[in-house]
Amino acid sequence: MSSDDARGRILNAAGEVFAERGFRAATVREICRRADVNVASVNYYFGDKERLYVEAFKAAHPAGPELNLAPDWPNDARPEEQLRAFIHALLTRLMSAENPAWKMRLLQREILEPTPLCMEVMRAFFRAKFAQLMDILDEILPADMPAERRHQIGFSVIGQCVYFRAASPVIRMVIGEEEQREHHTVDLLTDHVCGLVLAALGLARPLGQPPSEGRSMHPRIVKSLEPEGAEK
Amino acid sequence: MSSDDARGRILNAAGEVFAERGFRAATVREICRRADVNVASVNYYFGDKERLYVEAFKAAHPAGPELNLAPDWPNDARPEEQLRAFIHALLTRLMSAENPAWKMRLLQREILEPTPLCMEVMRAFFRAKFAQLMDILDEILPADMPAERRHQIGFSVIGQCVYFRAASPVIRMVIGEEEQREHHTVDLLTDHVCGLVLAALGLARPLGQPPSEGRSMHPRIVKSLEPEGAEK
DNA sequence: GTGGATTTCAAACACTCGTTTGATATAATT
DNA sequence: AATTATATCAAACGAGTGTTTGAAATCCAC
Repeated sequence: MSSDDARGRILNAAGEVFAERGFRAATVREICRRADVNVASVNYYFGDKERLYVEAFKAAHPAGPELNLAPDWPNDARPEEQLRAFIHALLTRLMSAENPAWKMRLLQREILEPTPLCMEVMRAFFRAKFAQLMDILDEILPADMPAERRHQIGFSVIGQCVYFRAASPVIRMVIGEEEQREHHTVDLLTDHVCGLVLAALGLARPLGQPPSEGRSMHPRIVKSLEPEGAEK
Repeated sequence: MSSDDARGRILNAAGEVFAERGFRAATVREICRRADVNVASVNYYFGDKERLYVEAFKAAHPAGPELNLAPDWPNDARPEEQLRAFIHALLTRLMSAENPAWKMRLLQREILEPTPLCMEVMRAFFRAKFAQLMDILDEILPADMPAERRHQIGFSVIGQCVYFRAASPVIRMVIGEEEQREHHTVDLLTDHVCGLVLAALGLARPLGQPPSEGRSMHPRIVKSLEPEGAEK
């Protein structure tokens, strides 16, 4: 059918415009202009603007099998390497690589103010992603750690990655364009987030300690690890 | 002047509506309805919608002296406690305490898609906040750590806090309302973020290790700390 | 009170929005 | 080829937008 072509073009243009401007500020007319179709086509194919939004979102973020972040590393890899691969894959997707940038922006908008219509899609999408991360963390964290603590650690991993992307303009304002361009690449941020988390879990050397030092813990910790109550 | 009353009411209502709906989706009419003034008042006091937005933003987030996050703890406190106080204050503000919730939401919108008009205000606001955090971290981190690494750690602290707030709806979808209400309070999240960061810096015990254990580092670290190359 | 500046208001303006319409073009089926 | 279903189009509709207007209402010094 030749219609599928127009329908697909609308879906794609809608994703772009919705991501750029948000649902309300996006106009059907601009979407149709970018898709190179008549204004009435949106209502012909999707009924109204709302249903177009839902379809565009579902098309951009299918909750199906293709959401695997990084299924290409072997399952028998060490958990630390799996975690690193997960973070790297997440940052890669966030920083807009092969996937068009607008898909992540669309997701960001739904995170900030969820549309009731997309809640099921979002839930499926995130639960799957989060479960992937928790599978990795479960192999690292002690078995007796309560679930809510584990979840918090998982969100801390995701939160750092998302922030470096979502708050990118603000970060640039603080540290300058040059430092951001030079030191906030996917690879360097992977090193940073992964190193911080693994160090927090005791699986890597604490941050800021050169490998040459014999001791692997901060000197001050001997004080803070005293039985208790020894303030000074 | 009796006008200051109306002007102030408009400024306040504008902040609320802009935060809820975003600049474009917010309507002057709704702002005036909430402020209980005539529609023309916006143009009378501020000229147009754009200038109203800038003024409302500046009024909500003054870059002046009052942005101190937590100036109430003594400067001679241990850096770890200062860091904890900073995180606690940030989370408190984020989670909408005394400050109306819409102020943080307005800030979130500017983070996600900065308005050119507010860039100077934003820059001043965030640079001051970030400098505060860096002052604390500088006392903890080794002096020879390069600036960009220090900045990354700072953003990791802020990023986690912001994510727990900004992604709150999504987090709720993943772990359920009950766990979020119970375990994502300001105090518990402060414990978590602070504990994770301090552990990563070697200033606290690694996560998931009960204080009863004699050793303070994960057993596996003895392997990963071997000179090098010993994969297995 | 009187006059002049300031503030409020209902009404209207020009414009854009999402959506509808009815005619026309294209494709598929018989 | 004739007929039916499908797809496209320009034009218009009504509702909602930001903004303007000009006349009332209110204030305040004199």
